[in-house]
Amino acid sequence: MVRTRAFDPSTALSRAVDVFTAKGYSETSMDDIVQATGVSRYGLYGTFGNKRELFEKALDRYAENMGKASYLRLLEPDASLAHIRGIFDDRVEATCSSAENRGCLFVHTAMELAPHDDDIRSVLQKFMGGMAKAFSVGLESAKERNELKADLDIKAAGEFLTGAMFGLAVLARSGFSRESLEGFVDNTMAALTD
Amino acid sequence: MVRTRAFDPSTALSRAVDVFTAKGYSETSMDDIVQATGVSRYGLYGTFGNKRELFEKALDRYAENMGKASYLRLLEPDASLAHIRGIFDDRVEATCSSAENRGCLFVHTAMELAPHDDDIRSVLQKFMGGMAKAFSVGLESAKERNELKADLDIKAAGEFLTGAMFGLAVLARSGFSRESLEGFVDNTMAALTD
DNA sequence: AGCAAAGCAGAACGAACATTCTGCTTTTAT
DNA sequence: ATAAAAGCAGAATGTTCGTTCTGCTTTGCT
Repeated sequence: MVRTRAFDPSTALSRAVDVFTAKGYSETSMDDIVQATGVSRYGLYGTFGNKRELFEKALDRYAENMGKASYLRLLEPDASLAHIRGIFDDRVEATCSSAENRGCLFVHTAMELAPHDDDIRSVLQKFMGGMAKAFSVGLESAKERNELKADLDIKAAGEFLTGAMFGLAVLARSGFSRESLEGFVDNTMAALTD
Repeated sequence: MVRTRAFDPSTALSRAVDVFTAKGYSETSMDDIVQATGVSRYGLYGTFGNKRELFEKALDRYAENMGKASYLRLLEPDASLAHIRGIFDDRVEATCSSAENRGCLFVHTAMELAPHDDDIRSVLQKFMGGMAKAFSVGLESAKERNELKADLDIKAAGEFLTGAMFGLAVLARSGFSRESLEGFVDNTMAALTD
C-alpha cells in the first residue's frame, strides 16, 4: 500500500552532522545536505521538518557521538589523567588527519545560534554542561589515584577542560600546526598537576 | 566643487566592527551595517568596496584595537603575570557586562571564513600569531621575575594562552556564568606556575 | 548665483536559498 | 493486474540579501 523509503534516516542524519560540523549552520544550504545525503528535499523535509529542526537533531546526534566516543570512558571508575589526555590527543589526531575534520559543532552553535535561539542555547548548555560533568567525574577518579594537584577544584577544572577543548578547536580551524596543538594540550594538562 | 562626505569612515568602520563581532560574517547583512552606521549603501560600497572587503578592514581594525587595548602592555619590560591575567580578567568583565560583548571576531572568522578564504586565513593567522607572540614576550618578562614554573616553554605557553582566550570566548557566548569564566581563567593561569 | 562633481536615499536587479508544489514512479494489499 | 498511498526529482515560489542604478541634493569653486 505504501512505497518504502529509499534512504535510512539515521545514516542521512550522520551525513548532515558531517556537513554542519564542517561548515556550520548558515554556510550549509539544504542543497548541500541533499548532495551529501543523496536524499531529496521531499525526504529531508518529510523526515526532519525544516533546516533548523534538522540542525537540532544533528546537534543531538553529534553530542551523542561525542559522548560515546570520548566521554563515556571518563565515567568508568578506573578513569585516569591519561584517559583525559587521550580525549585531547584524539581530537588533535582527528583535526590533523584531514581539513574536513577541523570543525566543532558546539563551537559553531555557540557562535552562530546560541545568542538568538533560546531552545538551541539551552540544548547547547546542557551538552556543554554534560561535557564538563564528565570531565569532572574523570578528574575525581584521577584525584583518587593521586594524579592531580591536591587543591584542584574539580568542578572548575571540568569546565576548564571543556573550554580548552573549544580553544583547541578554534586553533585547529585557524590552521595552527600539529606541534602547536600538541603544545596546547601539554599546557592544558599542566593546569591539573604540579 | 565636490560635496563633502557626511560620515567619518573611521567611526563607521568602528560600528561595523561591533556588528561583525556580535553576529559574525554570514549573519550580518549589509542592511544591518547601514542601520548601525547610519551610512547609506552608496557610502559603504564607495568607501569600503564590498561586504567581504569591509569585513577584512573590520578584522584589521579589530586586531588593532585588541592590540592597543590589551597586548601592547605585554611588550613593556616590566610586564608580569598580573598583566597577563589582567587581559583575561578584562575579557571576563567585558563579556559579563552585556550580551552584545559576547563575541570574538577572531573566533567567528576562524569558524566561518578561514577554511575557504585563503586571504582571510593568512591574515587571521598573522593576528593570532601576533597574539601568541605578545603573550610570549610578556611571559618572558614574567619569567625573569621568577613568576613562572622554571621549565615552561615560553613559545608554547604563548600559543596556549591564545587558544585559552578563544575557549573563554566560546564559553562566554554559550552563556556560562561569570563564576565559571573566572574559574576558567584561574585554571588557565595555573598552567603557568607551580 | 550657477554649475559640475560627488554624495545620498531608496528603488531595482539578480542570485541564492528555504520551502512548497507537481507530475511521475514505486510498492504492496487486494 | 490493479489501485492508491506514499516516495521521489526537480520545477516553482517567495524571501532575503549583496550589489548596482537612478534621480535628487549638497558643496565649493568660479
